[in-house]
Formats: sequence, structure tokens, C-alpha cells
Amino acid sequence: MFELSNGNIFDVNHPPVPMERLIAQLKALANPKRLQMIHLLMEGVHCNCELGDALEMAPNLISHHMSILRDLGLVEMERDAVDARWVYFSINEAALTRLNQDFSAFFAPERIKPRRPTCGPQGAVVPMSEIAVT
Amino acid sequence: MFELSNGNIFDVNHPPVPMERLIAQLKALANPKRLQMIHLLMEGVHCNCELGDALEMAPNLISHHMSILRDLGLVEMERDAVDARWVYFSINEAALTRLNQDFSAFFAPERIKPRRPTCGPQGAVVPMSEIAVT
DNA sequence: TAGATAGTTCAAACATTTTTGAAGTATATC
DNA sequence: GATATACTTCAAAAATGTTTGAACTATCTA
Repeated sequence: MFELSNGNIFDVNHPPVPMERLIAQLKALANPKRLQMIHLLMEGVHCNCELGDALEMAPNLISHHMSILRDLGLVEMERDAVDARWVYFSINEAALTRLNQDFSAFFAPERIKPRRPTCGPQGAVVPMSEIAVT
Repeated sequence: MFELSNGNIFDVNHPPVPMERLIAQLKALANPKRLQMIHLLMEGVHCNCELGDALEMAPNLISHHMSILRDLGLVEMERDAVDARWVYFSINEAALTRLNQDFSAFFAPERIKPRRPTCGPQGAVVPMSEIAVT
């Protein structure tokens, strides 16, 4: 166990964040359309049709991508109180904050440990750039 | 144009980070095996065979995933100076830092703007939880 | 109550990624 | 010089993800 400069506890063999949750989050984000949707929702609440207009996508596709982001908890859905056919999508700030925490806990540069090749001839290592190009 | 509480400049319609770069990074990270590889490299330098042993993967698969992370700039490769058949992989700290910057610039909770449904009957909005379940 | 509206669900088509297995490269050892 | 080692490259198979198009639900309006 180690204590990092940022105060996090770090255990060798165990990542600082549950892998499953991080993977689920990254997979949901690793899509251009969903990233654009998130960008739009950061700007303010949008209904299905607004997102579809902005991104030139059919309403069923919007629904599909929103359900992926909703499963993640990152997006929330509300119905219009006057006309319940309309739904409004928005970002869940708490989920977004946790996403940022998970990401930076795993990818924190402070976690990088000094070189330690435990395999091979253990010889001195020379950067690729110093090797002649054939 | 806006200035956010964190000092970043933010322009409506334009994300705070190039979308292509962010997508490329997220796609490369959204894979359980590559995430585990990154985790191992955070712990220290590893050669191809060490990664293969740890993750129970064939060497050609390690090569393949490493090339994806190398294309991203996130992983660097060196050859052993004594026996050049061995290669060592490590994390590029500068790239990791930029990754963190890109991520938090895009997903910063401060970017969330107040609700503004520009579509639909503009009626009062009621949370899903208050709607009777059928 | 009939028709329109806003959105969701489903299954199949399509596209992209990942894995597999074989062949190839470069270096080192016998 | 022949063989072994450490790794890479390639092409095809398998697995996943995305889009399409049609059918469906719920709500509102005339």
C-alpha cells in the first residue's frame, strides 16, 4: 500500500477505481455522437427532437444513445408537466463529478512508478530514437 | 464566449478541446485489456512477455494493443541495449498529463449551464420519479 | 373517439473492433 | 551458418457496436 502525493491510497495489483465501472463509463463516452450529445446537454436541457435536429439523427437513435448514457447515470430524463409527450434530457452533475474523480484517480500521472524491467537481460535501456533507422 | 470559474474560455457551439483528439483517446482507452495494460505500465516498465504473462494474452495481441496506445502517444517503446530483441513499454507522462487536461476540460461540471428547454410547450418540468408507474 | 404527435422498442443490416493463427523480421546463441 | 528467441505484421474469423426501418406506446387535440 502506498499513499500518493494527492492523498489517495494505492495498492499494487489493484487499480484505484473499480475497473468495471471505469470501463462502462469509457465505453459509453467513446462515441462521437454521444460526446456531441453530452456537449449539447452541457449547454442546457434538450428534448429528443432538439438533439435530433442539431445532430441530424432520427429520434429512435437519440433514444438509443440517451438510454446508454442514462444507464450510466450521466444523463437524466424528465417529462414535460404540461404535455407529457415531451421529454427533456439533462446532465446529472453528481454523476459527472464522480466520472471526473474516477478518471483522474486511474490516470493520475503521480501513479507512474520508476522503471523496473523485471524481465529480459536487465541491460541498460536505450531510447528508440537512438537506434539507427534501417 | 464565456470565462468559467476555473479560468477556461468557453465558446458556445465549440467544445473546449478538439473532438477528434478526445474521441481518439477515449476509443483507445475504452477497452478492458488496454486499461489493464496501462495499469501495469503505471506500476513500472514491462516487456511484451511480462504483459502477456500478466494478462494471459499472446505476444501478437500485446503488440497490437501497444501499437494502438503508442499511436496515441500514451505509451513509449524502448529496446534493450544489451539484447535488442527485448522491448520495454512505458507510460509517457506528458501524454498522460495532456489526456487528463483534455478530459477534465470537456467533462468539467462547471460547464453545465442552467436548464433551458427551447422546444416543446415550455411548461413546468416534473422529475420522472414523480410520475406514477403504470 | 379518430387522428396526430413525441418518443421508445425491436430485429435485422451494416460497420467496426478484437482475437486467432500463421508467416515474417531482427537479433542473439550455438 | 543454422537454430532459437522476442517480437511484429498480416489476413481471416469472431465478437461488438451502430444504424436503419418498421412497429409500438403514451399522450394530446379536434
